[in-house]
Amino acid sequence: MSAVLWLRRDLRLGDQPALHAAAAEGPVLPLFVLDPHLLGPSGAARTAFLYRSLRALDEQLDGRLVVRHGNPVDVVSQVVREAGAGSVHVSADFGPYGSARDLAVEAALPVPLVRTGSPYAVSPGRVVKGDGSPYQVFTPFYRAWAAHGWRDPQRPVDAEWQVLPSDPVPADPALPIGLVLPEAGEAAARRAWQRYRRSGLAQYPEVRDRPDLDQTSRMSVYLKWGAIHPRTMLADLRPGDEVFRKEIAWREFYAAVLDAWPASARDYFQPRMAAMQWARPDTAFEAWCEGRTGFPIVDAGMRQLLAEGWMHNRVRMIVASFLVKDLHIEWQHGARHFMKHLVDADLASNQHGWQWTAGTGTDASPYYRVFNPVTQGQRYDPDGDYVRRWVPELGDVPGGAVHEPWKLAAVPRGYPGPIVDHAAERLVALERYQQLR
DNA sequence: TTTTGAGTTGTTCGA
DNA sequence: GTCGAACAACTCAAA
Repeated sequence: MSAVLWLRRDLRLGDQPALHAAAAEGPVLPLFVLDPHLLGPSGAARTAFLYRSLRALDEQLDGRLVVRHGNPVDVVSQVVREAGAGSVHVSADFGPYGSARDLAVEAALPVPLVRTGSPYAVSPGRVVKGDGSPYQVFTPFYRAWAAHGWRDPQRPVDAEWQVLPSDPVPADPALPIGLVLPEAGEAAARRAWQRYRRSGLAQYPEVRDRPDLDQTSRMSVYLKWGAIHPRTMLADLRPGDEVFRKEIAWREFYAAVLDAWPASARDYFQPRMAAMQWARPDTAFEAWCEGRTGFPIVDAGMRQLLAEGWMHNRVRMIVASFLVKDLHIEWQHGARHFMKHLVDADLASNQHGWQWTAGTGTDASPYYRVFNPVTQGQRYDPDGDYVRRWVPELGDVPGGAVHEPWKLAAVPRGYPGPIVDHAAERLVALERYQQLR
């Protein structure tokens, strides 16, 4: 009897335990459901990258990927009937929406829904403290996670494929002019990883915080849609690659935290923080979104986000700190903007990264840690190359002077003055945070 | 239950 | 210019 392989955020054929499980039952029908609930809040770059990933997968399958539009509760059952399948195989989804959706699909299906594997080396819920409760602090989680271990990458499976009519993958939405997305698909992901392993990984600890050098792996977009599995990458790491391995572990930590506390996708992990005095997201929020705050490193990051669907991680922290601690706007507004525009947007990493910066999450940054956008720019973009790349109004300002345009003899035309006084707003933030203690 | 050790990513101030 | 202290005690994890 045939089996449906319902793919979601695991768009690959290699190292894919759910495919092994499906292929063991007979011919496999590979299915992807375009769920309006997921596509609705997605920006053009994210949506286009998903479509391209689907086209790449379809090509790998010689045109046999079945794409359908609609609510998975209806669509998956419908496809099971059409295919005469005896089971539906998935890689488990641990997100708040995905896990609820899977329960609903499971309840509606006339056949079993079989979960094999997940997008993580160690699935959420597997690494817990001695008393069975989930970790809230990264370092002990990391030790337990590393000790727990994970299976080796799986060999490719020689599946027999079943064919069914498919909707076409929709055309890409219109992208901002000049936006170039990374190449999508499993083969591109593996090439990117091999290239990075050979030529970038060894330098990762030294250069990872330098947005001007732009030497990070950029594997997040591939991990997001499962074009490569973290286990595949972990298997290639050597003992010296500890810093990089920790970053993969952060992704797993936050997935486990979100799984244990699903409400933390929206609510303050530390509830008392909700009582803080926050500003309404009005014109200052718009200036932040569009990269018009007058703080060069912040504006460069926000413009990179819109132009590229990606932002360097160091700069994500700087712009997040600025929104929460200089503009006093709740992290959820920033998190939503990131989720819309980041091609690599992952709910768990995104929301908890924001909560960390806001000082409201698990293992959060201390409240008195307020990033100074000038100091951060000078330290991590010392020659100003990153700022000039994204803020053309400052293109003629030489070197690190670009981080303080208000100090220049001739203030660059067309570039706004700072919308707030950082030193003053820092004190306001410290005061408000302190009131909640 | 109590105790002890430890905790991603900073900044500012003053000696 | 450099360096250590203060920020402020708190919560978590594990023995």
